[in-house]
Amino acid sequence: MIKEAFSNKSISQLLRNIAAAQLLKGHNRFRIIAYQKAADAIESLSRELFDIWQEGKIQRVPGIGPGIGRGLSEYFEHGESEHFDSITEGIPPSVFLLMTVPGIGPKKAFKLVIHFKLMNEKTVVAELKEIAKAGRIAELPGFGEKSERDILSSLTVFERHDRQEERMILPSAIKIAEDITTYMKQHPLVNHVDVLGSLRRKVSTIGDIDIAICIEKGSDPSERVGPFRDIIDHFLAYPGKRSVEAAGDQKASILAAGNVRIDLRVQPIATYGSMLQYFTGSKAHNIKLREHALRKGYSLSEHGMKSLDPSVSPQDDIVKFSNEEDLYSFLDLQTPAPEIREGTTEIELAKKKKLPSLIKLADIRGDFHMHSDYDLQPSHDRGANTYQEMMKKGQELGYAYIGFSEHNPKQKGLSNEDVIAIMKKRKEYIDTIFTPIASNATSEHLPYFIGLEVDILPSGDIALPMGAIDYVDYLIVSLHSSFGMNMTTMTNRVLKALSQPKVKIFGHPTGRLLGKRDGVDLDWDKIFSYVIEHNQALEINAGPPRLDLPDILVKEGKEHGATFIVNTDAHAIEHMDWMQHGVSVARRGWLKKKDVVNTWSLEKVREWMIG
DNA sequence: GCCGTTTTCGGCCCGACTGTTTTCAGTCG
Repeated sequence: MIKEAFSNKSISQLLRNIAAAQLLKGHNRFRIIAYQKAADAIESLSRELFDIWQEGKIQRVPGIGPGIGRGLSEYFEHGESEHFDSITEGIPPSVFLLMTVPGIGPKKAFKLVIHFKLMNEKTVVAELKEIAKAGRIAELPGFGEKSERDILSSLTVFERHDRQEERMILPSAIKIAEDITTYMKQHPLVNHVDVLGSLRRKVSTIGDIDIAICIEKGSDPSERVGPFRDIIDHFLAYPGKRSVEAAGDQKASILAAGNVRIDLRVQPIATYGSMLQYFTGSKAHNIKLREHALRKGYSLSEHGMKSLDPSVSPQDDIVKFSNEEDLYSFLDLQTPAPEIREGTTEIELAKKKKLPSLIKLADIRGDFHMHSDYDLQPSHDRGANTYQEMMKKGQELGYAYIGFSEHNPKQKGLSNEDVIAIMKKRKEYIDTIFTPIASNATSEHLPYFIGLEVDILPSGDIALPMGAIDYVDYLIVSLHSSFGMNMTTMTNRVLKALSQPKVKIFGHPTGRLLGKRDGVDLDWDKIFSYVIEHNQALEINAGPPRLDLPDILVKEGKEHGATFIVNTDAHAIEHMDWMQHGVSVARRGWLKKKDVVNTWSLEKVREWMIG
């Protein structure tokens, strides 16, 4: 595990601080932007910058050139950089802390810190609160009473949250978005409502919710104000609203329960394609797209495209797009799926018309990680439904096959012989209620596989006696305990488990629980190489609290050539509907149908399982 | 300080909202 100060998050924060320092010192504006861009790039890297630096490839990261590259090398080598330090020299650290409070940027932070002599970063927030309460901020030039109140409330929220980024898991965000969507549709002027931003890109955790409203009227700017204002007012009257953050004629933001920020924008039909594109983001994607447009001689905004050549069209004449495809094709680009609009290489590939055709939910033909209520004295929680109920649900989902995988029998109180007997009995039971796959393809149930999810013990052994594997077709091995090991030990532990016979799937590989527990430290290069060599699959666990592997590691694994399997880890038949979330992760990892085992034909899956 | 489908020099994404201002700077997404 690399030092915290060298993590991508810390490095990008360092570069942002340097950018702010330059802003305060009046340096060249584009040099400032360069540092911010480098920070953005590092934040969205799929690997640790430190590792990339160790390989001597730091300047291959887009946004990092000779200057910043040299500073970072110095920093990684010595723990500090004279060059960086000389830029931030004279700026109290409390400025950088205060900047992270919403509504306070570098300039306001600097003014406040200098004027009130708030040099201690540990006490700056508390001290400034007292100053605001005493009414002294309003006396500063450039600040007024309203700013003072806003700063006080921002500081209060900031203190409470203790700088913790509050992000929701996908289904919570979907629920909130559905409520507000239903509400907005009640307004007669609303043509349709779209949920955009990170929700549309299917990011695993969601910060805020972005809603776009399309209305029939308003194509002519003169008829805009009335209807737009009506929609905004309707939005501001949303019953779930806690407070209004901002409200103008075209956009507004509110905070709903749990301090969830909801941003809304309104556009007429004629320019709605631009709106969809812009508001879907990501920010990095939009910047790259606009740079591409500039090179083609157009300035792109959420309202349309302006030619930069005055002879081509009059100044205010903009090309409008009612849908996204027209917009991208106007720029001679393929339309990238929202899930991959992260500003990595998608625009480059869209230019060459070489975007991959991503896996779809409809490609999925089975689920190999499901827990029934069958009592094999399991080590963890049993499921809620019978094998028959799960089979029926699989049929309803249109699957071609299915795999059962309860947790292994508990270790305490059972001898190896007991466990083997339990496993034998389970197989006989399943084979009694269903006809074995080999004998009858036209029976009323799906072909099935008998699997088991087995704990990886701290030693790397698996929690199943060898004699028991005669009664399964495949094993999923998963980490359920001792998450705190160092990378080397943990990697060896996992590799040892993967080397056991019949192990085909590495279940929820990082063990993360979104917002609750970070994933384990593994040497992913080694894991990827191992599973590729041994014809095993990395699970993309579609359970919303997990979504594990994370999309970034899926993409990295795919680049290595790994194979994946998307499973729901259902503990009840309703959970089998989670598959869509796993497919979203797969798409964000740029997977095609062929990369995912449970899109394959029954024959191919069978071959994979035996081979 | 970075970067290249016209460029190794001369550009750099774009607009909305807010508060404190008499025309704009700061902040945000």
